[in-house]
Amino acid sequence: MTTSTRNRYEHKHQAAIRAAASVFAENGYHGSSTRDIAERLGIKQGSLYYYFRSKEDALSEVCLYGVQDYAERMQSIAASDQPFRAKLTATVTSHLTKYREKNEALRVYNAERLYLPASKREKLYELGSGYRQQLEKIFSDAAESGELRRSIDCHFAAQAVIGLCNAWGELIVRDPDLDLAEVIEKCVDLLLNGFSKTNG
Amino acid sequence: MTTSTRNRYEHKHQAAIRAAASVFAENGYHGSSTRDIAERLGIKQGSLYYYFRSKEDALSEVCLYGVQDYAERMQSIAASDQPFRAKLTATVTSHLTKYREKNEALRVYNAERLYLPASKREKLYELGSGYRQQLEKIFSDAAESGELRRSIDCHFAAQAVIGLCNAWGELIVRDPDLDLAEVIEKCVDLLLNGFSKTNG
DNA sequence: CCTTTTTTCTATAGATCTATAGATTTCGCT
DNA sequence: AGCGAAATCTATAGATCTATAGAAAAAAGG
Repeated sequence: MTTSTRNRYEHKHQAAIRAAASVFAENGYHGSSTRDIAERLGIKQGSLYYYFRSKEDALSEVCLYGVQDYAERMQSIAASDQPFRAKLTATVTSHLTKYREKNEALRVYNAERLYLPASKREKLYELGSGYRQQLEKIFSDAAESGELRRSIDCHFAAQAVIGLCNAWGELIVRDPDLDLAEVIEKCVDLLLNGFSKTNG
Repeated sequence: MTTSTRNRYEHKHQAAIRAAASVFAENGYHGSSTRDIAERLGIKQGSLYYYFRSKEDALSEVCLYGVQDYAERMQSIAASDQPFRAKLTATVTSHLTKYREKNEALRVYNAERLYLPASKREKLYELGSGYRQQLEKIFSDAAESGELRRSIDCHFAAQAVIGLCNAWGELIVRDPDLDLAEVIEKCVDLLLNGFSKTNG
């Protein structure tokens, strides 16, 4: 197998993953057929199996693709030398921007990964868990350096950030008129100061 | 048709809705078969159609059942004469307690309602929208009475509360060891004060 | 241009799913 | 007990879906 052959294969393989992501995001994993995916890719149903061993494998690859650069992005934010507020803003911005860019794979990861058997979820769990731990570390570092109160529950905080971003991400996808920058600012403000009067 | 006959029918109809909710919550709408639902109810697949006109109608009824008392509960919280903080706490408590009680129908409403055709979603939209508006009013009243800053975006706030509760609700379902009261307290604290140092 | 490899297509086996029709059982009531 | 109504069952039509096998087309490479 020549290099150009492998490149060509990988290129279309990626296109197949994106097609699957798009279809899964629209109809859910169980609501999508391999025919739907193949059609979006412009090939016939049977030919799809040249790129995926099974429909389940397609889901697995979509989820992996969705969570991967997401986790990498968090890695670089966590490693960066910025004050807490900037890191938090970067996290929210990264998360919501991905949704605005219609990162369908990330949505699929969030909504459909539980339909995978445990064995195919291991790697996903690792990545997602890594993401959360990086976020927790951002919080614990900030608590230690005095930027946040010490009593903070970093696990709760990280899950809350992720949950809030996912929720607003979905709203952003459904309403293209929403002003992304505004939502980001409000999310960060909520996470820092809450709604109460004594702040901001 | 006698009264007891109708009662009996309605009773089992409700049981059918709960069975469907349970199955849909576990496998998703498209991942569930009418056979699965019937089995959980202890009848044969074909007999299920004595209680539902179609699988889609079953989903519709599950969603309605899920969001209904939820919306009613919010109605009574919004109408009550309590300070803002108490109303917020009641809202979060109501929401998360429903999840802890394994209100599968509410989870199905959240996750699967978009698979219904628009016509069957109207009533659901009305109820969900009513819920949100009540919540928005709680915020705008509090802003007016000075309990919150005036600049607050009530729509953002309401969506954030709902999103946060849904996210933590799912985590609560998946981890039965989580301390409900603790999560409620932390959610309310986040919504009021954020994570920043200057508060609490 | 001809051979080999890669890619796609067609056709289909085998499973499963929804919804319906008609038979059968169970129940309510007198 | 026995009649009418309600509830459930069996069986099946008709559609669809996944995955595979083998033929055909397209591309690569000398």
